[in-house]
Amino acid sequence: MNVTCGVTSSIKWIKGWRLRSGGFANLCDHCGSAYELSVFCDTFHLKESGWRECYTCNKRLHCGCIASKALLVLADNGGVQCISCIRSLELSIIRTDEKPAGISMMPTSNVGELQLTSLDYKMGGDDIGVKELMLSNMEGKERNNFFQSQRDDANGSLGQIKREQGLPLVGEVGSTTFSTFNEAYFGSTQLAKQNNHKDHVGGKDMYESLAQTCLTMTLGVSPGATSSAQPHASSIVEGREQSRMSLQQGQRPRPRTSKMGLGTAPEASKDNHPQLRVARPPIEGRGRNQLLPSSNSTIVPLFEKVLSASDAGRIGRLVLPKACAEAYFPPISQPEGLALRIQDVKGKEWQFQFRFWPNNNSRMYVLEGVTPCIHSMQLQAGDTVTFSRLDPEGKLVMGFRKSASNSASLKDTQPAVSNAPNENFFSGVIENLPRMSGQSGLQSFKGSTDPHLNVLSERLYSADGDANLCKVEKQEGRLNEGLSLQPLLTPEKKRSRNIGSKSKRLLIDNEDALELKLTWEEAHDLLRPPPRATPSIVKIEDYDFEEYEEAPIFGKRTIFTSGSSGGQDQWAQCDSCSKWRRLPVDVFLPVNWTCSENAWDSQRCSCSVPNELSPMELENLLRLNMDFKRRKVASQPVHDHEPSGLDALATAAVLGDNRLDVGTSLVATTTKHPRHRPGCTCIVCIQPPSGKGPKHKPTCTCNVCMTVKRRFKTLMMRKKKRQSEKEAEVAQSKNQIWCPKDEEVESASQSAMLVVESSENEGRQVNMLDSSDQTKVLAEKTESSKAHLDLNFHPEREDSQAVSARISMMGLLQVANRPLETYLRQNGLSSLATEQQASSGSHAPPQAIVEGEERPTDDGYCPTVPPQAMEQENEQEHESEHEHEKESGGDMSDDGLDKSQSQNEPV
DNA sequence: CGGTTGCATGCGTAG
DNA sequence: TACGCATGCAACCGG
Repeated sequence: MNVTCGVTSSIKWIKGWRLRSGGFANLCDHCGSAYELSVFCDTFHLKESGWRECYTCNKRLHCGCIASKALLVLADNGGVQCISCIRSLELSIIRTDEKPAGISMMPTSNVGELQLTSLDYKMGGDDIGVKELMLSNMEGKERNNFFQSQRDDANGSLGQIKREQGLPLVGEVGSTTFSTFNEAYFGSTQLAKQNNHKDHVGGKDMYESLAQTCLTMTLGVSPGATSSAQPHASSIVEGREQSRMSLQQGQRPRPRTSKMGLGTAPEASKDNHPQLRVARPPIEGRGRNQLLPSSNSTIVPLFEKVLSASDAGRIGRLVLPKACAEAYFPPISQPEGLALRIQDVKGKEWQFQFRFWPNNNSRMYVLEGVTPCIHSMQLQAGDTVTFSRLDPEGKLVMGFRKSASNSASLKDTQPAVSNAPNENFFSGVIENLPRMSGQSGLQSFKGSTDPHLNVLSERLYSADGDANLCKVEKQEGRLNEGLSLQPLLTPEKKRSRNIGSKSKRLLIDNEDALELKLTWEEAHDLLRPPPRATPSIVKIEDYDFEEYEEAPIFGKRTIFTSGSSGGQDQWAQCDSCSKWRRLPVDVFLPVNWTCSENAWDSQRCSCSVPNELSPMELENLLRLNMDFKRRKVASQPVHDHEPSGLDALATAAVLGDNRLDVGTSLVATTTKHPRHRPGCTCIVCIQPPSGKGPKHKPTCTCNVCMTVKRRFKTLMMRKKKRQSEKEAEVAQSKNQIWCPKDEEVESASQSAMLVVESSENEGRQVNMLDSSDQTKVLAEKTESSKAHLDLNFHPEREDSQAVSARISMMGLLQVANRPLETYLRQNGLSSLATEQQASSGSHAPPQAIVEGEERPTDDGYCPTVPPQAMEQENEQEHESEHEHEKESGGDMSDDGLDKSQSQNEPV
């Protein structure tokens, strides 16, 4: 019994959902980042198995400059430019604006669009510099408008849709958020419609309170300005004053509010000086919006708190960072506070009392009644609880993260495969988002004050901690392209001082990151097409693609297996009795599922019925599944630079929902429209926005479809040509001693085998190639890249892009076929090869092919990029290419899932 | 008497 | 020096 990817449909199941409501919901198969393609990006990147191409990690796109992937920005014209190019362009635009107006007011949305989208979703930490520059040109209301715009933008396609429609910007988000807030409900917005009012009194209060707060605090902003927007906005302003800090709680933003006089009632202060008690979004709390895969919602990481002994104690009081409490929780004027409903990662809603104690002249905010929740999560002192908000619902979500030690012990005690993968999902998602958004990470270990993490950190960095600074400085050198990063760097240095301090803030080290990555993978596995959603089948050439109009939803994680007979099964674990039940492969299960709902096996529709599998078989199943996933994950490079969750969050927060990076990357971004301008004729722009244009039918002859078809046709022709060449070669080789003449096939084979082997030998595969091999591989990949189907390419850069070797459907198909193909060829020639080997030691390619059959091929395409490699600064372009190629391996790694699909299914 | 609640104290950090 | 936060501790409450 082999564990499979579960894709059995003859129609490729596309893990991409086209949202009529606006854009796409998707997870990047490359890096796992959740990303959203706004309505403007109503295009799809056809790859072997569907449309997906993460703008975040698509390293292949580059403008020719020496730029790491983190510095790439989708350009207006549909191509990609490096950040320096974009920046210079933006700055010139900004500076030529003699009379700056709020961005939202700008007559041409281009500018705003340019600034917002690029800055918000593509740039790294250095864009804070750009932002500041922009801010410096704006005053008061304009800034607010800017922030409003920004927030609007951050809200995803919604804002963009409205902007595009020419509706007033200011207040839109507020009204939108307001209207949806009360309908808050965890999960899909559909579900949000249920019990909304009665179940979310707290949320309602919160929102209203927030709204009030914002009304009083915002300067010149329309009353409709959303509460959620304002804190962020203000935080950005303050972010200028407050150097960027770690996003951990405790890295206090030092609001420096006006000191409240003794005897001054907080309420009075608030009333008289709203800003005194106004939500001050701690810069650390604001993470970029993240798309919640289950719906069109986005997860907005707010803040997190490392549990102190007191917090985790029996008292049941969780001390909240003041700034966070004031920023993200409803303002409270009475010490009694109010009840807050917060949903945990399991979906259970908890009600806490959010209140404060007068403390000196300040307040001390606490959440009371957290003991049950803490216990439910099995949290201890040192663990971290995270608070996030689901937008647009506005629902508060509480996640958690175990400390390294706790998680380690947890791992030891938990089954390899949990039947409740969603248990950690949100925590995983929330924590992963920032991490994944960052590829390089000068923050990975820096600032970690967690004893456990520091140990590792100290191992990896010089004992004196200079490594951090050096790294930062290096970053500075690379990024300081006309913009001072000092504001960013200083905090880094400061943060390093936190190490060893009393702070218990945690950062995620690589180990955690890997673990979280697994969690993310699990999360990915949970995605299912909406049960009642009928996909429209888009047939392009001979390939069928499912197009969904609704966001994916969470389904119960199941395990797919393929028996020796070829039949496939799906196994699901009962949430009640934990028994595993066999189900048809095409069955979709809700997150919570029990035996009683097993309508497919009348004999096992009760928890009382024993497991169908013997303990041994079950163990084997779980083990295989775990192995399967591990291999899949392992095949993805884990960049040691990836900012740890907290740091990344911090960065994201500091940079205003948008940037993370510091030149580093960043991360998990909710990709926005790549700033195409009116008149742009790129494939992105010519396609009507989601939900607005006619649906593409197989017979559709619109430009987009025609372009797609044309390109696809070209690809298919190339594929056929190659196939015929291969066939010819195989035929020839059967008649002759194998001595490949076709360099391409040769290299392809090597490449495939290399990849396969690399997955088997994680971490050392790259080194296994000698330079010539690498050259071949590169050449091969480049070759296949020429056939890629890229719907977002820059027409003028087609050539360069082709060279940039983007993964193509063709390439994927080819590569996917290679292991088996090579295997067969090898087998067919084994005797010959043996003979030849005996005499000349020949080409017999290294083993490993067999592995290709059993293991998901995706493993094979992800040569792990050594951390060192990722740290290369000032890499030359050709080096970049190498990186890109390596990345391409990574890119393909996930597609391996699809490749395995293609091996399992007739497509 | 044990648990809860509210406040006070002291330490660490940032300005 | 101001501030935030962890925690101590006394007052209060209820069984």
